Amino acid sequence: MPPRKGLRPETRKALREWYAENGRDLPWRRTRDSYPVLISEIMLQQTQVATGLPYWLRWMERFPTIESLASATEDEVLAHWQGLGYYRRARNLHEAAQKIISQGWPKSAKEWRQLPGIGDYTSGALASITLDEPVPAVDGNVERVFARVERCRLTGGKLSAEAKVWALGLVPNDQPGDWNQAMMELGARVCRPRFAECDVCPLSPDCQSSHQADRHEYPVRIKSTKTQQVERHHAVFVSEGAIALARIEPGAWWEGMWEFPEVAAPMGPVIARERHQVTHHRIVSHAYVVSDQPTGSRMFELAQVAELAMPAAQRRLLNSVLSELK
DNA sequence: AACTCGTGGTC
DNA sequence: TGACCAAGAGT
Repeated sequence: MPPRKGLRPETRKALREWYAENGRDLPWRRTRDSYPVLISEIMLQQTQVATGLPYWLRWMERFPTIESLASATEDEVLAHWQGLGYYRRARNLHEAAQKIISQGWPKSAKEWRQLPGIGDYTSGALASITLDEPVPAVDGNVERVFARVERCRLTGGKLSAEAKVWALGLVPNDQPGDWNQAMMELGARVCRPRFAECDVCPLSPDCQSSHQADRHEYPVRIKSTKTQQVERHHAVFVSEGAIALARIEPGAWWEGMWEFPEVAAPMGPVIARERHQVTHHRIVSHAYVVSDQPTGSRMFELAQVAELAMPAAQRRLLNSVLSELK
């Protein structure tokens, strides 16, 4: 492994100036208040910011403080997370909130790291932003910037480990949170996955891939698994303005949430159909009207259904079913 | 270390 | 359409 050249002081200064001009308009990132930063860090992981923002706004209305989150039930938490995906994150966040209530707010990255759902990235982001601790926050953006700047061809955990060493050597004592956010914003806006705009990049003078034709080949991609097709069938039973739903069993996708009762095989004409994707599975869900209440299901008034946690595809299926039955 | 989790957008 | 991607963590 060749030694890292790192970034010269004038280049680091250029990045901070770039961020001061271009990166400060994220409304949820301007506070040192731990709670909103915690929510945004957890909620927006693996989610497009534009998608996540409305969720964040609604969340902060429903759970404005760490106390309100800690005292909510898990069903309430899931109901307000629904549609975002990665529901385990919501459960971990809920558990973390309860630990924070009993133990107090973490006082270092190491303490943040102990909480469920808080890994290397999130602990670094939270400690640098809310505590001014000079620790790096290495997400996919920073890994990509690192891979291009240093022309590193590692993948997976090895790339991640190298990027963390690199980032640790760069993070300043002065405003480390802004530095980390600058690195991430640079990756999101300039050193983008499919195109690196080297012309406007403040790191360009010290980047080994700058303006090179192969710069988009970093980081090296791992070939993905082929997607499988999955067919699912669901019973629609409506009676006296109520509809039958079943709680999803432990171990299944979306465990603990609610969906139309699943049946093994088609049951007559399809009245609604939705498709969606989970990892490398493409799922097509079909809905059929049945005349008896499926075993294991519960009846809900439509007003109640609005407050249940349902997978996004089941929520869409419900809307199609309701418009079909009108 | 590879695999898994959810979803919506992009090209 | 379909593969790829996005402020990762847990197993």
